[in-house]
Amino acid sequence: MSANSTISHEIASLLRDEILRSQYRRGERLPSERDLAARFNASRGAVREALSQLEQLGLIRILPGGARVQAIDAASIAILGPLMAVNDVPDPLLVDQFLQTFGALAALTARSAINKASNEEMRNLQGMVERLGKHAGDFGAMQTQWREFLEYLATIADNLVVRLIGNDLKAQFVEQMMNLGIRPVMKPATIKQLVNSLKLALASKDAELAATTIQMHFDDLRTAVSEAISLKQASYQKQAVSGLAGQ
Amino acid sequence: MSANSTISHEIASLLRDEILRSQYRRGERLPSERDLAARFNASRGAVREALSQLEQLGLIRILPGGARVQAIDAASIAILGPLMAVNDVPDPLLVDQFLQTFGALAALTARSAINKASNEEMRNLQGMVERLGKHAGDFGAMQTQWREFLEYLATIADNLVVRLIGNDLKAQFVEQMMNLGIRPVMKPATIKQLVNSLKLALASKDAELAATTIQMHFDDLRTAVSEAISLKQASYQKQAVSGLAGQ
DNA sequence: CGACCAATTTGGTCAGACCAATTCTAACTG
DNA sequence: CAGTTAGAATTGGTCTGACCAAATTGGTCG
Repeated sequence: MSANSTISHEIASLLRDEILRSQYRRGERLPSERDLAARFNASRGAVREALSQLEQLGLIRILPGGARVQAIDAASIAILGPLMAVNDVPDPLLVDQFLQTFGALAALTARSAINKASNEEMRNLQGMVERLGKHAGDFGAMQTQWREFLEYLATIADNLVVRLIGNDLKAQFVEQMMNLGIRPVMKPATIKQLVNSLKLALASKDAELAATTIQMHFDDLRTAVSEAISLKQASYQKQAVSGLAGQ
Repeated sequence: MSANSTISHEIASLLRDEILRSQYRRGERLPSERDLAARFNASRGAVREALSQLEQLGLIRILPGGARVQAIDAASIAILGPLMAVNDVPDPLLVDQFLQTFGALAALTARSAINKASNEEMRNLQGMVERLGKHAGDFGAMQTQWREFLEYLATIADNLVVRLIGNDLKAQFVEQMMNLGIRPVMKPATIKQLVNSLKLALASKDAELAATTIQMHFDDLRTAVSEAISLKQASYQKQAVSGLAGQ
């Protein structure tokens, strides 16, 4: 992911993970730049660049006397991705909070979008929902369509704040889930219901209904993802056990 | 704001503002590290650290051949604060989007919090709302109490994702508003209503009502802040005019 | 006009040095 | 023995100058 091939990025990545794995207590002093340079077999400059990045992430505070580790919950959202990836299976609670938050923002976006949408944009939206319904069976296609739909809503709503948050969250989350091979399974009936509800909301230009619908869809998604993670967890444990047995 | 006294931070800050002021077109190449070093009368190392930070903010992409400016809406939320501060008066639209988003997240927080709260926590919440009602007249005290209330809700809800976003948003926004001396004025009647609604929601443990109430309060706040900014805008223009006349 | 090659520029990295401020240590004092 | 304090060692901040590989650029040639 953050393998920008640069040494400084690699150092930053390693230190970041160590901090996220709580290998340093909060407030504790990080090893000195010189020590880190020695450890990573790099120059002090490279280490300083890495620390500079970690500071921007809010993970550490650099001040004369030493760099100190900050509390994780005082950092920037940009650490969420790495935080989910430190373990082999993402923390289900974290993922759940993620989807909950994403859902709330998506709902907000839908509300604004429908309130602001021009007639043409409304027609486009209806077309997209229509297509969404046709791909209800195929998960991959559905996923793509759905994302495009949300994306278009975001374009219409044109809320920079939400968009920036969305950038970070999407970059942190979706990619991570994909990498880990977690695929939520949703019942066709649920999807049908979603599509119908959206159609209705668009037809009557009911922003509130659209918001609630999307909110609900994300709630469904939460349980689906939760189950998918449990599965993954189980398979991973089995794998770990057989791995041990094999030795 | 980000005056960490370090040269590299200052350079980063200056370049950041220049980029936010769109002095570079998207995709355009930034001056080379050596040129920047010459311009800022600094060493290349300092410049590299600065660029490293800007890259973390998502404002630029550094790659062999040159550092290129990215689209603002592809950056991290951490740029919102600076983005509001580049002009003498913050962009009203941006502020509005900010509050809208913040409101949605606060509502989400309230919903979760009330659903999860223990009896003791509920009692504490009720006490806080009670006190909130008593300070309805004094803006400063009210503001503090209100913030504590939201903070406590966040503690109960215990959603790391929202908390991280909140960190960034608060750091970016509240401080900025304060610095610029923008004070929204809310009618006592509105506040009374807010408090009563909250009391009711807490008494009946109605998460949905609490969420809607907070959402509404933020909507009120939006109009109030909007007016406050208009005022500021007017006074600033007058000041600018008299400043010109004085020369 | 387009393809191709060489000179230049650019980022990535390193080594070694100096300063000011902090932190640590140990001697000193009441 | 506790508390203070002066000095030594450490730490971050910055600079200079150097080298490499990849990318950009500019000119040349077909």
